[in-house]
Amino acid sequence: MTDAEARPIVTVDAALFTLLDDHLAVALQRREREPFKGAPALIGGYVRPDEDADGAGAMARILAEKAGLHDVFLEQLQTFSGRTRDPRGWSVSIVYYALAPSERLESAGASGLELVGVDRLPELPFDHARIIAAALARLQRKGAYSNLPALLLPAQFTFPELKAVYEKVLGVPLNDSAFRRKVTELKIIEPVDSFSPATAERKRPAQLYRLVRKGLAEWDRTL
Amino acid sequence: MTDAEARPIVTVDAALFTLLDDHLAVALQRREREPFKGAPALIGGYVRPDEDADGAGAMARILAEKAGLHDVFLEQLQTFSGRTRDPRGWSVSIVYYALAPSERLESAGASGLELVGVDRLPELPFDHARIIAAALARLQRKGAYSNLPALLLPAQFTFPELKAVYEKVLGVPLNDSAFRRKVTELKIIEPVDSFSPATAERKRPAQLYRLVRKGLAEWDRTL
DNA sequence: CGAATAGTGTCTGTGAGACAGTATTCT
DNA sequence: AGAATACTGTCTCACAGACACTATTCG
Repeated sequence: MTDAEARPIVTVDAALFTLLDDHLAVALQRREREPFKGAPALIGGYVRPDEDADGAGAMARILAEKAGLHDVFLEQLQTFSGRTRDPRGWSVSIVYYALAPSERLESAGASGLELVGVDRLPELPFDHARIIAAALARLQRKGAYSNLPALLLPAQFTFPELKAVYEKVLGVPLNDSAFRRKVTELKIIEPVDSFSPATAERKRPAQLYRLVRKGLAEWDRTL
Repeated sequence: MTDAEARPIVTVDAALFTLLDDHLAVALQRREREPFKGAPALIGGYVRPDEDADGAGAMARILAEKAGLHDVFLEQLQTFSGRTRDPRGWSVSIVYYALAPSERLESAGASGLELVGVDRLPELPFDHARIIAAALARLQRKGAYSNLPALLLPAQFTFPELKAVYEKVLGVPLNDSAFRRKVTELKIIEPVDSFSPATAERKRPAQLYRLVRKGLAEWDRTL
């Protein structure tokens, strides 16, 4: 056995979520190389020990290189490893989940990102279906007591939009006044000095808000 | 650069917790080899692609080989990776946390396990201090809505013992009757047909219980 | 003006904390 | 008997859900 065979392959993959016309979607990318060349899969790639400081650094580099994305919210999900998950051999994939408003991904459209609704997923290579399922479960669980769902929205949003994205992520309808009460008491958002215009969807203007904290915020109570 | 240098080192490590006379403790083991030979550290070792099916398999093998432990509760915590955490070079450590009643570890005492109270930890090599902190945080968070703390107890235990271990793990005093109510309603435990004898600690006998589910059980409400 | 959505106020029920009080067993 | 711990019952308060109600804007 050569030394190379004694060490597993190490990659990073991203379960990148966004909101595509009111539905939760994952960003997939057609694979440029074998194995599974041409098949849509999670955005991922090899860790480069000479370039990357750590796993999160590798993930950030790959998101930038392969999808033109910078500064998206990124958190480690879990590591998937084993002999059979990759035909190239024993492999380790450190998986991150990422959240971004769809606006951030449109410019990346040229990079060949395909946004696919989470209940319209195609057959996926490797264990990517399992990975997405695990990421969704995490998002759903942690979304109940954090601002994770709000990270799918643009910088400014209305109260009804916030409620809608929580309902999409958690998969349950929420009580309007209770949601308002809790969000207000927890000081998650703050009003900005403007209103959203009325649209076909929205029959009257609504107050615009922004997150008080840019990144992840967690609390004890559930929303 | 050789091929070996292009691939990170891949190891697994265990944050193995137990209850040592009413205090939460971590199992450490003196390192047999460089780096940090002789220093107490987490139980861990290289993944062996030829032997191990996956990361959890590697962790189970190492716990068996190095500490004589079989069938302890094991769950992946998080992966720590990077250029600087190991002097041997860019490394990946898939970290698991494990829970076992101290009885299970006594026989392993011959294997050179040292059980150290979590607030009496020595200086630790690598990023093992950070790892233990992360594992503790996970245990504390997840312990509030799962039977994790109960997995530190022997197969049979009394209600006051169950309450005590939850208090130790969560770090807060719990209301006695509320705890009883919730545990009963959630059907977490069931009585066995015997009583614990009175001891110096326990002035009168108490009903013995066992977990309804052997492994991890989670629920929505908090205890 | 009517329709539709944004936003507020109030009632009620559930469940958690507090704590008094009972039961049991040992010295 | 008295002390200590195991265990139970009850009161109260906070909070979440339900829902009625008001406000605002557009067509």
